[in-house]
Amino acid sequence: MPYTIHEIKKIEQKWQEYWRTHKVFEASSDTSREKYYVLEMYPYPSGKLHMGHVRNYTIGDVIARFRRMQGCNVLYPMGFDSFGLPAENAAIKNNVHPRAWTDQRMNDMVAQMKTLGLSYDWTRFLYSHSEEYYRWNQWIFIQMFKQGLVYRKKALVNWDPVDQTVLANEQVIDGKGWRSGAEVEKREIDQWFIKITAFTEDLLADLDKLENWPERVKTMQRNWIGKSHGTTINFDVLDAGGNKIDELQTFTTRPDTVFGIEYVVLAPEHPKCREWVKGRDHEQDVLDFIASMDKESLIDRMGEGREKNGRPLGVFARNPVNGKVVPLWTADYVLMDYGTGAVMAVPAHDQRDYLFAKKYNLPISVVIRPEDVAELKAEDMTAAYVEPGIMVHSEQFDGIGSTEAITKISEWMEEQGTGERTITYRLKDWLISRQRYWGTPIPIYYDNDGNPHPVPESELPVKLPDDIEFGKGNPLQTSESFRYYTDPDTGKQYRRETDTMDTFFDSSWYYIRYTDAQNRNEIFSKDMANYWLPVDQYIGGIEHAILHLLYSRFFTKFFKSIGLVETEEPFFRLLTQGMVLLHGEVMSKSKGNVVDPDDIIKKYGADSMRLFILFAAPPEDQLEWNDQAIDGAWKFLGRIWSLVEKRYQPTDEFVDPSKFDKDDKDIFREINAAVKKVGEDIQNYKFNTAISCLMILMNNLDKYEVDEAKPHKQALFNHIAQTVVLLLVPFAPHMCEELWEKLGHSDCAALTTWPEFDEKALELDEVEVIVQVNGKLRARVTVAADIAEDALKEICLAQEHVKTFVDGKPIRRFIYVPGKLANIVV
RNA sequence: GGGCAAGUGGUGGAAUGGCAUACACGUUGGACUUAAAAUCCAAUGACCGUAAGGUCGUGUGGGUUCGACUCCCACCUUGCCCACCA
Repeated sequence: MPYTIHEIKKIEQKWQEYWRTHKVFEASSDTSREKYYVLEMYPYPSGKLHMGHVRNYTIGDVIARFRRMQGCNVLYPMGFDSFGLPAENAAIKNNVHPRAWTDQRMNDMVAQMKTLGLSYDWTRFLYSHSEEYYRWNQWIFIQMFKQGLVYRKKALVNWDPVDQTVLANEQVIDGKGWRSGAEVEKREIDQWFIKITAFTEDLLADLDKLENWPERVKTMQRNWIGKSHGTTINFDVLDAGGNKIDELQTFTTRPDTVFGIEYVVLAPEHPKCREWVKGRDHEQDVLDFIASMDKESLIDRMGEGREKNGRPLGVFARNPVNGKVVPLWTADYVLMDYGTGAVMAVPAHDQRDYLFAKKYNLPISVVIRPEDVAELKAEDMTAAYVEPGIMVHSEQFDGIGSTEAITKISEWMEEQGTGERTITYRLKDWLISRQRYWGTPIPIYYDNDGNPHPVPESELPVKLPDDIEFGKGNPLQTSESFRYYTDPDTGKQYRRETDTMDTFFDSSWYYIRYTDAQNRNEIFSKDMANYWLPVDQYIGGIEHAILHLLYSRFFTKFFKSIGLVETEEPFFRLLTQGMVLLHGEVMSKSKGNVVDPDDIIKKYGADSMRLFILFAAPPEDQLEWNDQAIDGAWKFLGRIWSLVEKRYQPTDEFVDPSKFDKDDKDIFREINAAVKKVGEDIQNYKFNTAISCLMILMNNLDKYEVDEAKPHKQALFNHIAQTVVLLLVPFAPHMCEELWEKLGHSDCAALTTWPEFDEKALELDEVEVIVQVNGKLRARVTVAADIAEDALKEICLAQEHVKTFVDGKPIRRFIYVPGKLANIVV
């Protein structure tokens, strides 16, 4: 049978069918076995698999197949993150139901996945929009509600005044609604928040325990949490006549600069702005300024280097450390949701304050000088001096270092009662309300006083209704059947919450549902969750490094806190795979540079595509797609195919090392070394070198000659061919099943035990030693592996070529790295 | 601005203190063929040399070391993430 694409297609279908009917990849619930849980981030049903998916899943499949052959009980499931905006947009555009649109795409993608030969346990298939899944979203929400971890708060949304609907950020294009083209407005509405900040310290501290996560992902999470140590300072607020009217707190990480405060500035959204200007001269001016801020999106307003704008409030603050009275301002560069929403401004030592002071002609006073400058003058400065230095004009703190002053001043302020050391985080609570249809309905109803109550758990799921209209405000509000909740006991009707949940909620716990995906009575059984968790190997794109992984970690910690799971962290080991590029650019539909996996499978089959993807680059690196290079993978598989077809002969002989000649020994050592290396490389994600090792072995096996007079050689050949086939199973599973069968086996290669290697067979009698003179290669000698250093030295010095370079000069040193290298220093 | 990652032949990459460029793609030459494809064999960093062989060579400059792609310092370039976070 020749190695043609026609044959390959038949073989791939044959074994996919075999695996399915023999339930080869179904995970066992036998908790006494050693488990291994491999998971890829479940995809959004976008319609078609792209090469990034193929790469992601191929990597996972190699790991799953490897662990299975090592004897582990492997859980390797797949599902879909199937709620979300695109389905709803498509519904509006094409007048189809989001469910129909989504189901169609899911089915198409599952069919594609099956052609890749991925070893998923399809009995655990799940998707977010099934009632059996999202009912547990609602259940979790209610548990959080009971624990006081959800609350309502006003928050700004993008409002399209023509379509009468809330827009997601990505639906706002140049400040206009994506469909109506109308100018988008900001509106404040009540929305649901989850108190992820209740777990901030755990989320931060436990990053240190994640030894098998990439450092950069942990760094990104740390930065996102953004812990900073500083001081909260209390100011009295005075009117123009010097009468105290209120108090204000600011947060700073630079208490060493407090003697340089020249003004205090509030975020425009700060409620005190409106309060304090009421009835004063500047009132209208300030209110207009605040209103202009609302129009601008936060993204437009923020950004380093942007010109800063502000207005004086006409009231003043008294600096508690020196009694100095400074003006209060509001400015666009201050953020309401960080610190206290108010900042003490020190133009001399903060670049933002410096630029602002220059623009509005505010004074600048220096309180820290560089160590090598006797006096730093404000008028000489062209930028703020932000480095550490020596304290000046700071009363009793003059002369000490500014770093030391941070501690000294904050201690002193605490004693005086004028300030307090505080810790501030960048991490904010998670806004989960979406004024959307295609998501999990928030299981809440409101009593006549407007107080929220959770829907009783027995009433779950709160199902998505079908009698909805799109493009007329929040879709769930258009549903007659949904809008009102009827109390099952009293028959009274109440208004339902019509917002749905952020889809990040769905993806924050799906990996636990897989452990017991068909459970209809509870979210999952604790036994199953505790057996399978944590996920041993999680694989996905770096784009999820922050939000998805942080939310998942939060859910796991929440589940632990209510006794549902024992693990503190969901993902033991994380691999972030690199992107697939074509001509140095990310493949995308808009650029028209997409390589369709279906086309590659048609031409080469799944095995060649998988092998190329794994061989072309290490998994974490970017991968440059190359239509030509895939020929190499095809050729390699073809050579193994014909090697087995042409040269495998059943024999009654055994592999007998006592009969080995040098060729036998060499190839036997090589196969043992390959078993060792391929196993190690797979565990270290070095699939490319694992494959190259198999290619080298294959090249040598091709040259290895059997001899009818020495029948043990055929036995050795058979042994090596079998081992190569097994080592290749994770990479090219279909062809290996076929070859395994050709090699006379009736069992399934995918469930065969991974080969073991013989440590003794790796030992060498003779080694080649590199001989250097002054670090430069001059000769190589073959010597006994256990040669003594003195004996080796003599051999080295006797080499003609070495003699020329030593040239009678005295030998200063002789360095011998056993079995590898000798260096003669003259 | 901050953080992280990377920089090696014509190309993807290998080597993480010890033979730089494994393996593969491509290219060139050869075998097979009426021919082509497929397949197989050989060559393939640059320069000098008929050859043996030599010199140079892993972004740039310095350092440590018997020995540096690898470690240290400074810089350049590219990519990614965060970014007016007080």
